[in-house]
Amino acid sequence: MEGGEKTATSRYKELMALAARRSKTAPAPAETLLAWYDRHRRRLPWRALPGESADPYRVWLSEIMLQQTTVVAAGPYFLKFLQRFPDVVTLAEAPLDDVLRLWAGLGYYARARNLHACAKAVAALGGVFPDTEDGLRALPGIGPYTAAAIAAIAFNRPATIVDGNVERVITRIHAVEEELPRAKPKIRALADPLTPQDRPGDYAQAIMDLGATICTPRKPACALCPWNSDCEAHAQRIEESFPRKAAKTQKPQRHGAAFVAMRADGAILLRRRDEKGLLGGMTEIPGSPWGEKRPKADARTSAPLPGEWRTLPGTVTHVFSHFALELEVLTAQFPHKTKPPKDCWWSLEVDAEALPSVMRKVVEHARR
DNA sequence: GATGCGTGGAC
DNA sequence: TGTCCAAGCAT
Repeated sequence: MEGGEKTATSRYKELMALAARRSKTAPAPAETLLAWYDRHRRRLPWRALPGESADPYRVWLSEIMLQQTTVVAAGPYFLKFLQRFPDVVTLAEAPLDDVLRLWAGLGYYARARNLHACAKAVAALGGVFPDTEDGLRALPGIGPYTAAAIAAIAFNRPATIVDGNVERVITRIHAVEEELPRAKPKIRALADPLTPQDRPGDYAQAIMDLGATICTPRKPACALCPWNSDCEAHAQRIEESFPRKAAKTQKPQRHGAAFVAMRADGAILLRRRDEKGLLGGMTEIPGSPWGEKRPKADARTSAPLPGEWRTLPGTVTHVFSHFALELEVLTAQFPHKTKPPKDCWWSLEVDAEALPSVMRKVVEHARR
């Protein structure tokens, strides 16, 4: 049919024009980014050197630690874990408490519990990580992003990662007006076709490096960006306004009291928190429940031991992901023979315990 | 889809 | 000083 021929001809012309543009003026986007990556890639402890193959265990360990966490914060923890648990089977065979002690201070402690559960699952598979997104996705603590990252980086599979960096890069390039998280399907659709069949692992790391070092949340270095000529937000000089996000609501304030019981030999009374919820499975200084009002003068009725409790001047403040906390700190001295209450123990090496940051602040406050 | 879940650094 | 944020996941 005539109409069909016309359509085919115009399609052919479009394809030829596209090919001409690509070959004569601009390489495919992934090639441009990979060429930049080959010159500017970051050297990170968990990364293989150019030409070397990545160790799936190190890739997995680093990806879990890097969830919602900066490279600077995760770095020392990664090295500590690698030294103590050189492979996934060693990690699987360690007690959970050892893992939590080493993770203490890094935050989001469900990651540590899931890390241990995941290590056990992989150990049950012979110590070999699945090499597909679906296989990885089925493991504890591994979601869509992490599954794609491990598949791409450790196994060089053409999986498309979409993390905060990619969301920022993509929404800027296309000036995506839709707010997060509603924009996620659109971002995914825009990111998918960019993933190359050649060097997908390097491409995944390249686009994250681009987001982390060039396409930063504030003051992006657009002059140095390999994609600047394709970026709609840059063309309009409105880079920093992407990605669009709804304003955040204010964090509620909570209050409580913490009881630092000090034994004559310097030991401090500790207990273990419930496995679930905030700081799940971590160690804490015994305290009152946390509520909306300041503890009353008789807060000491909830002390773990009867004693001469005195309230210290000042308070400990700490900001969690979804509320702010102010703690009164009370201390009391106890004889060396004092027995710990149920579910508590005396500790002489507080530094080695699985104490989250907020509890380390409490100990520090009591010692001064 | 909205909510719960840490921490420390940058501005 | 307060705000935002940094390679998300589980429910």
